[in-house]
Amino acid sequence: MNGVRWLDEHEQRTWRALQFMQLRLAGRLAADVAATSELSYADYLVLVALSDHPDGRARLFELSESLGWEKSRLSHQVTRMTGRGLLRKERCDGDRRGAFVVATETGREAIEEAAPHHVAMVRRLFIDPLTPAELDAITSAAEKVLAVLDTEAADGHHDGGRLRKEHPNR
Amino acid sequence: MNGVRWLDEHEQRTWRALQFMQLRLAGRLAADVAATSELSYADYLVLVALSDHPDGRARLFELSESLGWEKSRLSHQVTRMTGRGLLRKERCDGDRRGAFVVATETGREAIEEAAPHHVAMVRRLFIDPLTPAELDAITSAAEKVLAVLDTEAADGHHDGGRLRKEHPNR
DNA sequence: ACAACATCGATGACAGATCAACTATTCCGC
DNA sequence: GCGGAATAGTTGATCTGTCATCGATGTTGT
Repeated sequence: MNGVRWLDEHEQRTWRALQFMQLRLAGRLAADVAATSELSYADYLVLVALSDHPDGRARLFELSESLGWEKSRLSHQVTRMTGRGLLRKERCDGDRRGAFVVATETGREAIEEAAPHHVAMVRRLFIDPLTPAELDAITSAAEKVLAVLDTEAADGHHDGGRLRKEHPNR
Repeated sequence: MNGVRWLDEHEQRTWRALQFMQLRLAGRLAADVAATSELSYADYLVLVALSDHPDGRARLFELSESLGWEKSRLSHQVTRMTGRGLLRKERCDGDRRGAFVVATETGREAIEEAAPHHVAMVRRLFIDPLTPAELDAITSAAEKVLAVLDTEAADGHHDGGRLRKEHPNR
């Protein structure tokens, strides 16, 4: 037997449409944030994640979880944003390894200025064109996929016992 | 009036779940391709796009369209891949500006080795966990969003006549 | 035929992301 | 409490993506 179940045309169409939507939508939103504020999209996301936290303070590792970013990426990003006066680090009593991140006044102003336009954009490009049923389907689908990814991570991902290269492909 | 229609909880959940799914799914697939082949995910995508073309040859601008990448990105990527022996450029009679890209034997072997595993992964993480209704909803939703993005691009994007900064935020 | 303009692709400079250490601290078992 | 493991965060090297620009060719209008 061949063993590979390729995607049929219908499945391909779904997969590709999703990939393309994501690519173009993120690109558009990023360009838009950059064009209408002094923030990059990454800056924007960090500030939003921060403002979701009560007190507007958060540990770096918390942010990295809520953003889904690697700690190193976040660390570099925060360093840059601190340099540009958008964020401030505060030392963390009770865990001397750690640090809190807080938005500066400048940072808060920037996010408050950028957010309305961005939200309007998300609405116009994503929420409004879709039916409630489509939105619900997306929610449940996305949550299912995330659940699969999580259980895999827990198990230690069995890839079916297939080839495993340690290959440093650089 | 305030004028900003923020996302309600339900809408936020949808939007965030989608963003997170995309982030984690792409991350997982990329890591997987890198781990089981000598290809990066970008390499993989280029080779797939190429093999979708009859003859396995394509102009750079065609590839850049089917991938949704900027021409510059593709150019750099192709240069790197050429350097690693995965691709070859062929000169283009009939338009002396242009060039064709072809996969080398090495490139073809790499993609043929990587594809089955990748497809299995897409199935396991995305297609299989979802119901046909969910998949259909995603297809139609994605295509609607893409349609909006396209008509906007055609019109010249009216952002509602809002502030427009030329701000080079670097 | 020719000027004006558009398209193809490459390039170099730079911003951002990833990866692999590394330091400092905390947690845990005994 | 002590030693080893885990966790928080940083850092520097390297790779990738983006932006502006350029040279070369093609296309169009007159």
